Order: sequence, then C-alpha cells, then structure tokens
Amino acid sequence: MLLQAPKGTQDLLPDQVPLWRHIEESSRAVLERFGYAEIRPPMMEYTGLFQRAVGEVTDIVQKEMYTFGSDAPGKEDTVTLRPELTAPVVRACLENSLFAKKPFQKLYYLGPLFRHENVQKGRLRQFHQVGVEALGSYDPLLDVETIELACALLDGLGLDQYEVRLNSIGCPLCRQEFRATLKAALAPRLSGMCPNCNARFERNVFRVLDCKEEKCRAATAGLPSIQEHLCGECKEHFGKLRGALDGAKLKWALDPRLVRGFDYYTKTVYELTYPTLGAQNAIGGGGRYDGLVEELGGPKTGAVGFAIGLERVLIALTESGKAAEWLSARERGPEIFLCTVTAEDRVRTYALLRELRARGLAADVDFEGRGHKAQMRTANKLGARLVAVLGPDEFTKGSVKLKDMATGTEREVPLAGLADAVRAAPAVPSAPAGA
RNA sequence: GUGGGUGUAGCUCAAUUGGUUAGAGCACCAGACUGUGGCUCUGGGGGUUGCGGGUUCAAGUCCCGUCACUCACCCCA
Repeated sequence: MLLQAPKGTQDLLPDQVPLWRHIEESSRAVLERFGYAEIRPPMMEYTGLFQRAVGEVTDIVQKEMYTFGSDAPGKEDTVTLRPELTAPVVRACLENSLFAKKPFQKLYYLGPLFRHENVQKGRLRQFHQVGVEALGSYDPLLDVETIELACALLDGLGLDQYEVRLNSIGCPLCRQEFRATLKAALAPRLSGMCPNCNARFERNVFRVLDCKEEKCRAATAGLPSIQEHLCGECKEHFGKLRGALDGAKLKWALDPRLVRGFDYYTKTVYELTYPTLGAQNAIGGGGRYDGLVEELGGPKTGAVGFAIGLERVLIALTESGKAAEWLSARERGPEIFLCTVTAEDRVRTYALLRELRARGLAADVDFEGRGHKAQMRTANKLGARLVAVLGPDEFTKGSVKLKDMATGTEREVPLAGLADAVRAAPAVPSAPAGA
C-alpha cells in the first residue's frame, strides 16, 4: 500500500456517513429536549490544561497525547490534540465568563478526540464522543438527569441492551481515608497478586479492585468497600441519588469496584456497558467532578458530565441489526432522474435539470455517456423516485412521460410543467426494487 | 511496549502431499427484435497471491525478514 490512513484513523465513506448523521441527529434531538446547548471548543488546547485537569499520572497524559508545535524552544506553549472534552469545556466557560452571566450551564459536545494508543475493537486513535457537562449545581438530581440522559441517547437509537453501573468514589477527603485503609489491607497480600496489581498498588490502588485475574479477585474479595467509608456529605448525596434513580424506574446496579480513570472525578461515577462490544465493553461513562472548575482557576462549582463513544455506539447499532434496519427504512436518492436518448439531447436536458434544481428539486442526470438502458439502471440504483426520458420525440412534442419507479406506471406531462408534476407526484418512499 | 491471529479480484472466500493458464459468489460492464430499471439468462473486464529475499526442476502453498490489518493485555469512549 502506497497510501494509507494513519493507524487508528478511518475514512467515513459515503455509504456509512448517513448512519453517522443519524447518530448525530438523533443525539442532538434528545440533548436539546433535555435542555442542553451545544458548545464547540477547538480541536487542540495548550498541553498544560490536560496535565492539570486529567492528572499527571494518568495514562492519557503520560503516553497518549498528541503534542506538538511550540513557538519557541523551552517555552511551555505546546498544544495537544484534545484527548477528552471536559477540560476544554470548563476552560471555555471560564475564559468566556459564561458563569458570570449564568452560573448554571448545561452544555453538550459532539466531535472527534485523539489519543495515541494501540488500536483494538472499539478503540481508535481518532474517535468520536457525544457528551455533556452540567456545571453549577451540587444537586444529586442533576446526577440523575445526566444518567437518564445518557440512557435516553441510547434509547433514542433503539439500543436497549445497555447496563448502568453506578458507584460513589467519595470526595477527596473520604477517598484519601479509604485509600489508606485499602493499602493497609492489601499490603500483606501483594505477593500473591499479579504484577499489574503490584504496579496499581502504587499508581492507583482503587484499580486493584477491578482486576480480572482470578487470584487478585480472590485476594480482594473480603476487602472493605468504599461505600462504608464515605463521609456524611458524600453518603447523603449518594443516598439521594439512588432514591431518585429508583423513582425513575431505571435499571442500574451498584458496583463498588467501579473506578474511573481521570483524577477529577468526585462522588458519583457511572458507566454504561453494552454486550458485544468486546473487551472495551463501556459504551459511555461519566460522573461528578466538583473540584475541577476551581482547580482550573474558576469559582467553586459543582458539576457532572458523561461521554458516550460513538464508534462503540456504531458497533452496537451494527451488531444488533439496528443499523441495517434503519438504513433500509430510510428514504434515499433524487426525486427525479433525467434519461437522455441521443447525445444531442444532453444539452437541452441539462438545461431542464438546472431548472428543476432551481425549483428546489433533487434531480440528477447521467455524466458517463452511458446508453439509455444503463441510464435507467443508474436511476434505479440511485433510488430515484421518478424518471423522465428526454429524447427527440419529447422535445418535439413538448411533453414527457414521467415514470414512477416504485410502481412502474407512467403518465404524460407537459415539458414546461415538469417541476410542478414532480412536486405533485405522490411521495412514496422508493428503494431499489428486488433487493 | 508485549502476545495471538490474518494478509489471494472492488467485497466475502476457494485452490489436494509444493505441480498445467490462481477459481467461485457478490459487485461492475455489455447483450437478450435497435427508446425504459428491478427478476432471469448469456457473455465480458478485473489478480505483481501485502512486500523483499531464500530453498526447489517447480512456491499462493515451505523458510527467513519486513509491512499492514485484527484481537487481546494496560487503559479508556
């Protein structure tokens, strides 16, 4: 291969773009129904933003960022292709003083992110997320809203196999206490655990809890849960959240081992998983991050958010058959395709085409110099609703036969009134027949 | 970074113990009383077997190297 797209990137070809637009449009409709407004931060940010927000010791910051473009050697002005969007959104809010006008903001985003990591199923270097950030409230009901919104986004696409896993990882205070307890309990058992967990013990003890190794699971089986170590405030918040969630009749499961990768999460964390996604079975995830806005130099602000991975949505959509279902049901193709008979007809036909388009109709014509029959085949393949054949006879008589491709019936209309006739023709959805 | 799997036509895949001119389905193109799509039938175009080297009378097949894709570990959406 002489030419190839960079590893972990992909071309979205014309036949798959409609599905992406479907995902995007469906998402926007749901998001706006929930009162969220779109924000579009740039594709790159100064590197320091992510270092501060995501955390120096995370994998993302340590080895997955695309960083480049310093103006001068030694200066701290390199930029990084955004590996996540919570930090950029918060930065944009602060920089543009959005809180001054309105202390409570409900925002959503939809677009590509970049992480330099090894690819596998459901994991790319350039990938897409739809996500929300609700900033300016500590209300547990807001946590509930975001969870329900995440579910509604999947529901809106007909995805119904997801599971919601929920946990609270407490505030920095109770978490620190729990970390100490956990380490103390784990230390004597380390020798019997996998090398990974030994590394996690230093890096991020909580991760030890969701190790898949049998011996590690056994070692952590009887360990204390974070649930028992939450401070009063965190416990109350989580209690209210759970109560409200039960009221919503949403199926969810408490998972005391659930932890999230970014430093900024506090209290509520949750994850939506989907079967058939492979090892990367999370289709979305999020949580509360009450400390981040202040950490980035803003006022003390409560906030919750989540992100859903669009490539993973697409996998779920495809493997559940929903994608094929949607594709076959959708309308497609031009309203009218003009077939010519002789080469001389082509210029006059093109003039007619121009007129139809000017009247707001989706119209098309052959550009490959194909025969008449082949033009009909093209019209059929494109999914054209109507076909008009324009040969010497038609231009002489000043009238043309308009063929309905779904029924095969034809009717005679005056050439001058073609646009009106196309408009008036009953709009039956047309798919290529016999497929 | 590490480990497994796979690279043959646009796509999905065949090809015996190494043995003629590397095949099929789909897709594409063209025809089937010369101005009408789908369905059917007939015909046609299309391959540096990822790339490079080696063994052999002979390599898609065996060996070495390399590249790519893919799945998984780590981590995440």
